[in-house]
Amino acid sequence: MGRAPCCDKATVKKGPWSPEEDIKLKEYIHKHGTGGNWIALPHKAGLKRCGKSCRLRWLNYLRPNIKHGDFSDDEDRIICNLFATIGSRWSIIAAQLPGRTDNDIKNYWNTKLKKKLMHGVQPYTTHMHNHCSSMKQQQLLFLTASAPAAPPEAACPLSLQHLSSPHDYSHHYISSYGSSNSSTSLLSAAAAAGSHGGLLNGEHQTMSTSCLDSDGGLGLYFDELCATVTTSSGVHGQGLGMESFILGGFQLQEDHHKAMLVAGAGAGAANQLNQQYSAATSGCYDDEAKPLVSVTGGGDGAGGTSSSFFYGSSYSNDDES
DNA sequence: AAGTTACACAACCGCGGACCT
DNA sequence: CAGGTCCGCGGTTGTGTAACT
Repeated sequence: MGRAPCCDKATVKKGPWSPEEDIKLKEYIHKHGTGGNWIALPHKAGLKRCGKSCRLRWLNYLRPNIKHGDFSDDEDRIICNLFATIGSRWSIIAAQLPGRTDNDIKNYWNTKLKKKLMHGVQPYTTHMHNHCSSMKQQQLLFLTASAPAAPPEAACPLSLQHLSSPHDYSHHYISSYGSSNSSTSLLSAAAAAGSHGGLLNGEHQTMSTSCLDSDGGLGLYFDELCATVTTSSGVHGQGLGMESFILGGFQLQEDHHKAMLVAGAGAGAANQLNQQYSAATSGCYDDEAKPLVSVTGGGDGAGGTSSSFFYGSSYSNDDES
């Protein structure tokens, strides 16, 4: 049994909107509103358009207070952070950027931002493939958390190397990468996440193996698709001898679209990071409006003078036999 | 100047979920 | 509870234009 078409495609006009059509639609909505029924609207407004097309035109172009044009650095940053946090949930990201539409942001991401961020992270791809060669790389996010005194070029919080649909993860991999001395605090943080079961109180506490590769990268593997972790905890880093904290929780939702990264912050930068990133993740809530993530970020544990990296990446091993 | 390519943006399509009957 | 309808979302395609050869 097929789905009934939303409109008669034979009589409906497609393609770019003319100024006359825009005026008709605008005037109708100003006078009558949408009436809660987009399907009936074009007929009432005298438009030979599909209701969905009208809705799209209104929401993305004609609606008041729509912002067009270049995105600011702040907007870039928010998009980067939210993409790292929730993936391609454009409507949620758009909700954090007044005047921007999901379509706008999606286009901006696909055409500009992604390319922009892809530059400069090539080495890490190699790094990842070296010790995870058997896994199919599904999504690789590079997140750069800038410490307060970090130089401007470190301020962009996210670089992205390889993105594809975040579906069908069967492994989630969280690793940390540090520049200069910050790496140790992040490694410690990640180690703490792996070694403290108390951090996770979800249905499945499935953090399994933590591993160190040859050049000191550390990864934590999640062998379960549906880990649900909603708490935020402070965990004192152990095992690597650093004063580090895990701030925030993460969630791998049932639909496993999300792999949230738990960030480690050096003791000296924890508060700043909390402030910096809480805004970036504020749009991420579960069905009961509980925050899914409170903090992501990484900082320089030794004084906040250098930038540091961490990245969360998700892999699928569905090509493994 | 004409043809080709690359890019940016607008619009379309199909699916999932909410809601209604 | 099942089926139908509509809305909203995200992925994809189409179109116009600038840049390049």
